[in-house]
Amino acid sequence: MTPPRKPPTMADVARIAVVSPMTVSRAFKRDSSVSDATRETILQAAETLGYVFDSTASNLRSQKSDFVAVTIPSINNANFADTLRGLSEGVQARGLQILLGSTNYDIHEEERLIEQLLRRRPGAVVVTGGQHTPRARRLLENAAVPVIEIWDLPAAPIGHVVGFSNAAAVRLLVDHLVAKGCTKIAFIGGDADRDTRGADRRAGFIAAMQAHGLEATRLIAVGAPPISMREGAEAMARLIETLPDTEAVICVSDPSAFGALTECQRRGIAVPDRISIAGFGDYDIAAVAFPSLTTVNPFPREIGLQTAALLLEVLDAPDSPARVIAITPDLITRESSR
Amino acid sequence: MTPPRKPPTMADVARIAVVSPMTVSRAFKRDSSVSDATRETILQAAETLGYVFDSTASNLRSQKSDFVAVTIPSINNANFADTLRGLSEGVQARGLQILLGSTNYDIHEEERLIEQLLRRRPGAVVVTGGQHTPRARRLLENAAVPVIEIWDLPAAPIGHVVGFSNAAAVRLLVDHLVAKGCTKIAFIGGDADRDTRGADRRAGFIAAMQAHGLEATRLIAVGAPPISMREGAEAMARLIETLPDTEAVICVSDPSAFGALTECQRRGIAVPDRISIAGFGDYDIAAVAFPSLTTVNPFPREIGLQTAALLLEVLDAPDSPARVIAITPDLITRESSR
DNA sequence: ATGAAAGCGCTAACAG
DNA sequence: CTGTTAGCGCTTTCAT
Repeated sequence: MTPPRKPPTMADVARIAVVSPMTVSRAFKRDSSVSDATRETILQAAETLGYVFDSTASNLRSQKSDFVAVTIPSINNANFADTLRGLSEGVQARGLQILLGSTNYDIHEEERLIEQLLRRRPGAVVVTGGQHTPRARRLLENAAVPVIEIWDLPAAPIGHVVGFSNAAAVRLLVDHLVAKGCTKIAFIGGDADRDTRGADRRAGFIAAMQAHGLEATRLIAVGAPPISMREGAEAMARLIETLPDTEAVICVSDPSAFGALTECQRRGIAVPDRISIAGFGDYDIAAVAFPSLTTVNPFPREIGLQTAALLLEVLDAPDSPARVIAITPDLITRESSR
Repeated sequence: MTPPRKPPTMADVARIAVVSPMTVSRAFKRDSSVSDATRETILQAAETLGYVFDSTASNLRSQKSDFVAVTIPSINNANFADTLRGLSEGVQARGLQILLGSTNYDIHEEERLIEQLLRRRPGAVVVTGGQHTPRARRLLENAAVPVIEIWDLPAAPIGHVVGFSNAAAVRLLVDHLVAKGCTKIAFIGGDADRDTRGADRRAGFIAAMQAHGLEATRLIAVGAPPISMREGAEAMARLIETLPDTEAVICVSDPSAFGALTECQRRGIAVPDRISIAGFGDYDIAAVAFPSLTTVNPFPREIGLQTAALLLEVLDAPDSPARVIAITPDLITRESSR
């Protein structure tokens, strides 16, 4: 075994290449003025030594960071994962690195996370959702870096916004089901006080039903968000047993809608003939399930790409005014409703 | 608008609290010797100023990092997400932060990622998989920090290992199906040269079939890993059309198995009566699908927790010998096979 | 195109 | 329990 010697620094590389550390530093940048020959020598020396650039020192000295802090409710969610990938791809060109934190759908956890992330001095912060603890808001406002709230259209944004109205998106589903002749429509979601997007969707359901002059009393809440497939199935079981005349059900997400679908299948209840089912998010499973699921596509990847584009823009122009980029979700009608 | 003044530093806090910066530094540590009164004053001053601790400077000066670099093939995968959550939880107690990178199932992308992550001077590196480019290996070996390879049992580990044999796990499925009387068994996977765990599973399938004296010629490969639900469905369609006498099919993952299942349902092919289907990973969908899916549980969360525990251990004892922690996957038989 | 000096914000090391 | 000094590895700034 080699003894764990100290890793080489720029000074070491400079010594081998017989230049000053400053020249080494320049050689590692793109557009800096170093002769081709010198740069070649330096990069070769670095490779020989096994030198690895130290971003920590670089960031400290230059007082700027190539981190973008990002919070999402859950890493195990295809919608947020798509947003994250879009975001990632969009910022990678600029050499920015994403520092990810998962809030577990809890704004108090989000507060802790934001505090932790800010210690790393990110160049910008992206948070999923528009509802935060007062302290989290204050932290973000004081951070003196661009803030982008996504997946929501907050009434009082902290900074920039790339999102959509969850309530309006659910209205698309209600309108569709009502147009198909359904009046007894139920909503399956989680306990409302945690997942704010879920709560917005439920509120949107109630408002849309009332707009049609229909009663919005068939509300099933099962456990803490995010609702799993299994919980979707449990909710459907409860719905069938307590309100058997229900004609259609809107679920807060596609996974729970799929759970609801399988519960119907186990009980021999025909979908959509006896009951229509709709989900939210246009996850892969919505298209593949048999019957396929009617749902709403909020364009998660697009949110990520737009966020990245906005990010690069505001990092270049720090004093640019706060922007709100609204995404328009799409209704996708499939076999599970008619 | 407040002008974007420079954020306060420890020196500013020290000035307000009328102590030295060193005392402020100590007040922010846990076990350091600062009188309660002084600490109280300092923390109050910090809160008033809106001071945020600068980990970048701290890490640079102390030459140690609270980062753990982690690479996973995909963020949009419930198995890896579970591992990540276990890892996260286990590591959070020590105040360590995960610096995540996604390789997109590509060892060249992994190499780029590892290089980028090492620039941040992580205190340890966790990589998913045991196959790497020569350069990636070198980078990890020279990094002088603990390395843990997970989700695999590499023949020549770089450092520590927390994983399982993908081949042995698939053997459980083959043995099960053979015991049920199946002999014409197919394997659905992706193009083998990218996803090494997928390739291991296919190799395990072939070996297990041969051990039973059966032909392992029914191999369907569809597209680049990870195989989606839709690709699972496409593969099943191909299988049905080209090898209609197939009695059972093992899919490289549960999502693709679910896709295969729905294709059968669309074609009116009874599962498991006419064909048995098995997946891999014990994703939520395997238990909820109707019929539910026979699969293998590799205990992703357990891998994460064990990795975290090992990590904390080796960070305390840097010279501890390389460890290999083998996880034993479980066969889970459900409705989709008989 | 290259170099010298200084310092980013914090803490190790040593004092008291 | 608290303070002083120096310096982590890099880059800003100012020279040449």
